[in-house]
Amino acid sequence: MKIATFNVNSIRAREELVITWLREKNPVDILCMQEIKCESKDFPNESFSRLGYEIAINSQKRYNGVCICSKIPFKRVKTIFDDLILDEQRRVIEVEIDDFVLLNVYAPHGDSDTDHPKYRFKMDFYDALNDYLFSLLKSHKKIIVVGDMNVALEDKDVYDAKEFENKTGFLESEKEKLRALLKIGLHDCFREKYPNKTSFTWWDYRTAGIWRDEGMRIDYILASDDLLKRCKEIEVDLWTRRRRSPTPSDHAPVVAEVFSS
DNA sequence: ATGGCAATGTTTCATTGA
Repeated sequence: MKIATFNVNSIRAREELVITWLREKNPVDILCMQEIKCESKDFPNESFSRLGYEIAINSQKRYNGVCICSKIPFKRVKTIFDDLILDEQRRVIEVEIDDFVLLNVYAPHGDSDTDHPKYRFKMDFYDALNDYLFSLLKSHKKIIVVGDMNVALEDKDVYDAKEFENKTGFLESEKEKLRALLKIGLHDCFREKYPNKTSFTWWDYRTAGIWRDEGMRIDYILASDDLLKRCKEIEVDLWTRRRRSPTPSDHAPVVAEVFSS
């Protein structure tokens, strides 16, 4: 069973590319997308259902929005978390599939200025997510959390650690928040599998960083102990990102091969 | 210290992204 996380930066702008990717390159079983940037009524349902996917969406107009498309039926879908911070914007969706719980997350972008409300919101969002996952792990042992976490953890997760000093997504306080998730029982599957590998998931449009591989690793597949053991392979798929037309997202999908129950 | 590109809708500019 293949699980993918992909910040598509608008599903309407990326529909053709994503569908072509699924049809011709990587027919993943579960596709978790972030920044779909449209209300559910504007989501291209047909294109995905035609390929055999069930669709679960938590989204809003213009910004944010997450969605899970799965060939394996949902046993449960959750879009409301009864948490002021987690529910403030449409950034989280949870489903139950097979024998595990899957969360798809679009963490806030934040700001390098620690006085900026966006910096505070990112910190608060991570704290709320941590609290939520901590309690979830008490009742459910098998959890996968995927998404655009908007934080690179180590120097090898950015193309130039010096350049990223004090930059959004590479602040020590941000790394601490993501590391906190790894302390409550989740694992960074890519890093556990490949302790020394550098593999980016995002490249700046503005500098055309993709062509020099100047990027960051900010998209993750996190798994609890049981699921980490079932993770057979994990990699960044550059197929969508290295074409010029149609315009690709600034992110590339991360794809994990996980053994089913 | 800043821009650069891309998408959205409040649309021919402001906002967001990382």
